[in-house]
Amino acid sequence: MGAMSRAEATHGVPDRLRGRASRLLSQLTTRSDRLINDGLARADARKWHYAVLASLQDHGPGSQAALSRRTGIYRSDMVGVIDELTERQLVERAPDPADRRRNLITISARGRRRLRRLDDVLDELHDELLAPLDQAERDQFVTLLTRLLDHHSDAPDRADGGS
Amino acid sequence: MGAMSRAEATHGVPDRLRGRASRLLSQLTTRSDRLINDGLARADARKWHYAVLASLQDHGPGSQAALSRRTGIYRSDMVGVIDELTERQLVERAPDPADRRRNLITISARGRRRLRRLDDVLDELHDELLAPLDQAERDQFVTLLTRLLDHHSDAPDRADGGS
DNA sequence: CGTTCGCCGTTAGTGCCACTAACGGTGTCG
DNA sequence: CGACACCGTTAGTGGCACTAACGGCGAACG
Repeated sequence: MGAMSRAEATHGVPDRLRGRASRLLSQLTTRSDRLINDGLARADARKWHYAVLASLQDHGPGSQAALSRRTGIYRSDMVGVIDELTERQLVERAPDPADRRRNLITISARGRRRLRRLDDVLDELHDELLAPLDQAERDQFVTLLTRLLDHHSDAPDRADGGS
Repeated sequence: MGAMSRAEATHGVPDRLRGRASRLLSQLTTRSDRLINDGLARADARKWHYAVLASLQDHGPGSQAALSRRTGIYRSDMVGVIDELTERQLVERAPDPADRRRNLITISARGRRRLRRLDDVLDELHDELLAPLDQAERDQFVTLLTRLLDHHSDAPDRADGGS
């Protein structure tokens, strides 16, 4: 009981569905992605641009494969992202003299300015995303997400499930 | 404080990225979706099957458009879902005598059995998904997700931002 | 020294999903 | 009757995660 909450927004979505964390995650992420993508598009950027620029700023230059690992963007997709960033002169792509397999990606001054701008944009967007939560709840939310994500990151181990 | 948690899994992902709720959501949802999809695939089902069956069970028969609204599945995609469910004889699709525009979708006995099975499967999968959280935290998590989703559901109104 | 193995960047393509556009068939309202 | 809205359907778009395969290069080993 008491779980009635506001019975208004309920078009007739069964509780079975409404309470499933996986469904809540999917739907919320769809909306979150749209919010963020639209917001970044208005600034002529995409999520991946931010991820790469942030990684370069915080951890220095790196090969495309390294960036791929740092950001979670797939190797195959990284090519295009670097292309776009290069077009906009936010990064530079140069062959690594020390290892001629690699392209060394470096953030430019312009890229740093852009990153600062995108950080502001994202702050605003997240404020909108998390609007209904107070600060303590936002922290709580991020903590829970982080714990879940850590748990499901790679290494499925052979944790349990003897067999 | 204390938010340090295990500093291990950090390959070198910048804090800027790690702490962004939108990113945590995206990544966690990717993993969650994979978990759920794989699990359901093993039972010859998909998320959409469950959504439709649950909606039919809890709210009775309905037109495809109604199901679309109840489940959040797009009208265009609903066709194929009903096709698949019909193939498996989990639902029946019949023209609505009262309104010849409509197809009335009804769940079959077999569909009800299937739904019960899928509920079990999903229970297990969610247990895996939420493994690192205790019951109170799971509830908290679901509550936060629900509040956020409600806030971002449809009707952006003209809340603020005049123009 | 040469062979094997692995990583690197790149291209092409797959599948899922949310979403748009357009169509003909059908009901409703004025 | 005519305008309009809804219904189911088809086709197609774009983003994203992911796979497969390739040639270029480096490192390790015998």
